[in-house]
Amino acid sequence: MEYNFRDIEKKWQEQWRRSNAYKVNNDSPKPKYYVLDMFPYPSGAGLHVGHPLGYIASDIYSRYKRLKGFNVLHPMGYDAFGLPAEQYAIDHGIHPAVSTANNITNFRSQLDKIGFCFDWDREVNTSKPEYYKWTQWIFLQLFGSFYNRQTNKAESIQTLIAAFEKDGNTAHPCPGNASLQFTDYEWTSFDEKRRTDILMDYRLAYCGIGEVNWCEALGTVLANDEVVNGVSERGGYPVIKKKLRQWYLRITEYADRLLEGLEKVEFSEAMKEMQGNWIGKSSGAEIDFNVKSEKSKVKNLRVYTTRPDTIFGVDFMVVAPELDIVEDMKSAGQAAAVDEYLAYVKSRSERERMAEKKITGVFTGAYALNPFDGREIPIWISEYVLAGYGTGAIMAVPCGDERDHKFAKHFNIPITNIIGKYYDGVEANPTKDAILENSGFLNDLVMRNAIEVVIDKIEQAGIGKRKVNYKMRDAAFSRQRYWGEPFPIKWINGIAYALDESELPLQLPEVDSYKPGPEGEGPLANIPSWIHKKVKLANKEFTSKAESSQVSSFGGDLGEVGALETNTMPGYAGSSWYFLRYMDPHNDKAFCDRKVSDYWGQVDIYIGGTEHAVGHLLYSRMWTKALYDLGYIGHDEPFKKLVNQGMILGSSRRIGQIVPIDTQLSGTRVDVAKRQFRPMFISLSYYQKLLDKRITPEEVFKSIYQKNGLVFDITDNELGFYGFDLYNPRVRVEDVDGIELNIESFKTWRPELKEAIFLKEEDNKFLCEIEVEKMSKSKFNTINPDDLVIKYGADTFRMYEMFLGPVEMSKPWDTKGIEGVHRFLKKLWRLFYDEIKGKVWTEEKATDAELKVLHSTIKKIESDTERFSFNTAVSAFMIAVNELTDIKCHKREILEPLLVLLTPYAPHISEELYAQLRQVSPSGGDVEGALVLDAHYPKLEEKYLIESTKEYPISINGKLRTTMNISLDAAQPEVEKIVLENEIVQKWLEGKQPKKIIFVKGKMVNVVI
RNA sequence: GCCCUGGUGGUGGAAUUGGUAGACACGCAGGACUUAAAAUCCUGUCUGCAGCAAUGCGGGUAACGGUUCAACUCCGUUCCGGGGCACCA
Repeated sequence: MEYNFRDIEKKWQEQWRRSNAYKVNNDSPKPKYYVLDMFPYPSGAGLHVGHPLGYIASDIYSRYKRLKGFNVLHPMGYDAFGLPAEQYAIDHGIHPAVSTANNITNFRSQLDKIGFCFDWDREVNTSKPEYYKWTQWIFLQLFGSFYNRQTNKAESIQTLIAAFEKDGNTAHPCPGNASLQFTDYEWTSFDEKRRTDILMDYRLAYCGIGEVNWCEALGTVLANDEVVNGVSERGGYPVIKKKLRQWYLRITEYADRLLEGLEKVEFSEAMKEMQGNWIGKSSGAEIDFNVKSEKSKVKNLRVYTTRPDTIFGVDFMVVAPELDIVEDMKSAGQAAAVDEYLAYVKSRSERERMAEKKITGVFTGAYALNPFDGREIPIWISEYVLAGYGTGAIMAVPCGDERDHKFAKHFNIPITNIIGKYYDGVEANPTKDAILENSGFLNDLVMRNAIEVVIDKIEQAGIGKRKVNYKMRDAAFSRQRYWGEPFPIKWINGIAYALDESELPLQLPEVDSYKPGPEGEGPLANIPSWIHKKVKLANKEFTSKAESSQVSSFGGDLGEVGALETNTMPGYAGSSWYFLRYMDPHNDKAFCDRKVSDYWGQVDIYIGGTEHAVGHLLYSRMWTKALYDLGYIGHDEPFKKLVNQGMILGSSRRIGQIVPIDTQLSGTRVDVAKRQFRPMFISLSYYQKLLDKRITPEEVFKSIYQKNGLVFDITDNELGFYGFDLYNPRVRVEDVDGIELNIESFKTWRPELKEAIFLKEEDNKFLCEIEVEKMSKSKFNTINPDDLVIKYGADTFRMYEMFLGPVEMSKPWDTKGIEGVHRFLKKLWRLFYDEIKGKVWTEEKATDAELKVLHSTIKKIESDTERFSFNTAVSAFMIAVNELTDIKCHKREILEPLLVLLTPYAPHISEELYAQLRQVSPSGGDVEGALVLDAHYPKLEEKYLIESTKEYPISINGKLRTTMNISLDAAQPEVEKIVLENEIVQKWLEGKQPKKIIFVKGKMVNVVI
C-alpha cells in the first residue's frame, strides 16, 4: 500500500464535512480558545501561495489547542465591501454582489483543498444585509454617544443633554470646538438646529467638513492610492483638494486609552511602537506671544511647543500659510511677497509638499515679543508648519531643531545659542541634557528640569498653559461610493436624524449605474427613490416638526421632506467588529449575545500582516472600547496576542529586449525610420554586456538582424538618429524553468511575438534575470496553491509553507524545496507500510532508545508549536522520522503518539494512518479518540530524556580543540582533572599550567593558557 | 529625512538564556538498484593550506572596532536590503 495522498485527502475532507468535525459550540466544559485570522478581501485574482501562510499557521495552532483539550473557535469569512468590486462594476456592469459572490466561491474552493479546520457555519460576509445590519446598528450607538471625559468612557448622548439642561457645558468642554461655552439657560433657548449642531460636535460618530481628493475630469472622489504624483492613476487627470461633508469617528477621544491598552496586550514591540507613534502623544505647553504688526489687528500669536525650556532661543516664529491671521499680520512692505508665497503654496499638491522638501517661506513683516525678555522675533510663514497640528504656529529654536535650523540658515536668520558647547554651529542639537545659557532666569538649569520651571512661570503669568497633544486625528468614516454600508441617517432641514432600529438593515438599492453622483456625492445621490425613501426615524432627542415632516408627502421642499444620507461607510467599518460576529453569527436579535461574548471573550491569538498595523487594529480597538463602555461586551481590548506573518515574496523573471526608442512595444513588428522590424529579445549574458556598455543596442540589433538573414536597410546615420534602447519586461514564471525561458511556451502566452528573434547563449539557452519582489498577478510571478496541492497534496503543501522559514519573516517563494517535504511524508508512510511487505508496524514493546526519540520529539514539537516556530518543528519531525527509520522502529507505542503530534501539521495523513492503526488492532486507546483530531496530546516523560554523560566540547583559549565524554554529575575539580589528563589538552599546554579553567556544567569546558 | 526590520554556505534557513556556527531541507557531485527511467537508498558538499587517508592547522555569520575565558548573539561606528510615514514642533 503506498501513500496515495489524493485519495486520502479527499476521503478525510469528506469525512470531516459529513461528521461536522469542525463545528464549534458556544457552551462546553472545556476551556475556550479563540484563534483568528485576518479575513481576506475576496479579490478576483484568487489565492496565491502567500495568502494561506497565516491560515496554515493558525490552523496548526487551532488543531494543537484542540488536541490539548480546548474548545477552539477558528472561523473564517470575507471582508467583502470594497473598491475593486465597484470598479469592476463600473467597467463591466456586473453588480458588485455578483462578482463578490463569484470570487468567494472561488476562494472557498481554494481554501477547502488545503484542509483547514474552519467552522464554516460561522462564516461572515460583511456585505450581506444580515451582517451589515449590525454594522449600521453599532454606528447608531456611536452616533448616539459622546465621550464623557469626567468618567472616561462613552455614554449616551442623553446623559449629555441632561447635563446641558442642568449646567450648560461647563463640565463637558466641546471636543469639536474648544471655545464653545454656554449656560443651561442658553442651551434651553437654542433652537433645534443649534442644539443638534452642538451635539454633533460631541458625538462619537459625527458629520463634519473634510477635504477629499477630487478629480474633476473623472467627476469622482479618489482614494489616496488612486492618486499618483498629483494626478489620477487612471487617465492622469489633475486632482485637487475639495471640501465635502464627511462622517468621522471621534477616535481622538480614545487616544489615551488606546495608548494605555497597548500595555495589556501581547503585540510585538515594533507594532506597539508603530501604534504609539501614530497616536503620537506629546506634552508641552501652549504659549501666547504678543504681536507687533502694522495693522495691529492681531494682538497675539499662540504656539504649541514640547520644549518651552528653549524659549530664550527663539529666533523667529513660523505660521502655517493656511491660517487666516496671516492676512492680518502682513506689513505693507511684505504684502506682495506674502501674497506671492500664498499663491505658490496653493498651487502645490500635498504630494509635492511631501516629496520635495524644499525650504520655502516668507517674512510677514510682523514681530512677536518674547514674553520674558521682550525681544522682537520676526514672524514668518512656511509650508513646513502644518495648519492641522497644535495651533498651526511654532516658535522656532534653530540651535535645537533641525528644520528650524535649516530654515534659519537658508534665510540668514541669526541663531542664538542657548546650549553652549552642545551646539556646533553646523547642526541643530535637540538634547535635553545641556545646561542653559543666554536664557535669563533659566540660566544654569539643565534643560530637562527647566521645562517644568518655565511652564509654571507661564501659567502664573497667564500667558499659556500645559498642553497634551496627539498626532492622531479623527478617522474619516465616509466614502462617496456605492459598494459599502449605507448610513442609517436622514437629513431634514440640515439636521441628521438616526433611523429607527426597525429600519435596519437599511439595504443598498439596486442601481443601473455605478457612476458617481453630482458634486462629489456618491452613486446613491443619483437615485431619487433612495433619497426620498420613506423611513421611520428613531425617537427624537428633541420634539420637533421633523416628526411631522417624515409623514408629509413627497415632492416639494427637499429640506422639509428630508433626504437619506448618500455616503456609504468605508471598508474598515465591517472589519472593526467581525471578530465579535463569529461568536454568534446567526443572531438576529443582537450583533452578539452578551452571554456568548462573555464566553469567548478576547481573541486569544490574532494572525495577520503588518499592513494593518495602524488602520484596522486601531479602529477595532476603538470599537471594542466603545462597545465595552456602553455595556454591550465585557472586555475592552479585542486581541490578546497578535502575530504578524511576513510576506511571501515572488521571484519574478525578466528578459532583455532591444527596443527602438519612442515606439509602442505591442504589435508584431517594431517601427524604425518608417520601416518595420521583428521584435528582438536577448539572453541574460548579452543583456549584461549591453549594460556594461561594451556594445550599443543598435550594434547588436543590426548585427543579429543581418545574421538571421534578414534585410536591415537602415543607414548608420539613421540608426544613430533614431536609436535603440534596452528594456527588461517580466515574463510569466510558469514559462521559465529555473532561469531558462521556454520560448515556445512564452510564445503561446504572447502569440503576437511568434516571429520575434531570440538571441540565446552559446549553449542554445535563453536565460532570464531574477528579481525578488511582492507576489502579484500583475508581476506574473504568482504561484497558485491549487497546482501544488494537486501535485503533492495538502499535507505536503501545508508543511512546506511552514518549512520555508519563520512565520513572521518575509521570504521568497521557491517551489523546488517542496520535494523534500513530500519525501518526508513518504518516508513516514514507510514506517507503517512497506511496498513489498505491506503493513509493518508491530505491537512490540519500545526500547529506551526509541522512547527517547519519541519524547525528545514531543518536547521539541510542543515548545516549537507554542512559540510559533513551525519551521523548526517541521525539521524536528524530519529528524524523528529519519532516526526511527535508521533504528528500524515500527512500533505502535512510538508511532501512534507521533501521529498525534503530526496532526496539526499534516492532518490528512495522520488521520489515515491513525485509523489504520486502530482498525487493524483496535486494542487500547481513549474512547473519544475515534478521530486523531480529538486524540489526547502525548505527555512528555522527562525520564526518557535523562542522560548520564555529555560529550563536552573542550576549548583551549576559547577555540574548540576536542570533545570528551564526561559524567553530568562531575563537578569542577573532577572535570579539571579529567580534562588536564587529555592528550590533546596536554599537547596544547606544552607542559605549562593553565591560568584558569572555565567549566559550565552541562555546557562546555574552556582551558585558558 | 524619520521610525521599524533584516544581513549566516550555491539556495531556504538552524543555533530558544553569550557556551561545539551551518541542524533540517533544496541544489549539486559521485555511487547502488534498474535494459532504461521514475521512485528509493548510500556517500560527499562553508572555505584555504597540508595529507593516500583518518585527520591536522588557519580563515569565516555585511565591514571595522570594543567588552568577555568565550560573541551570529552584547556595545559602538559604517555599508547594504526590506517595510512604514501624517515635514506633527
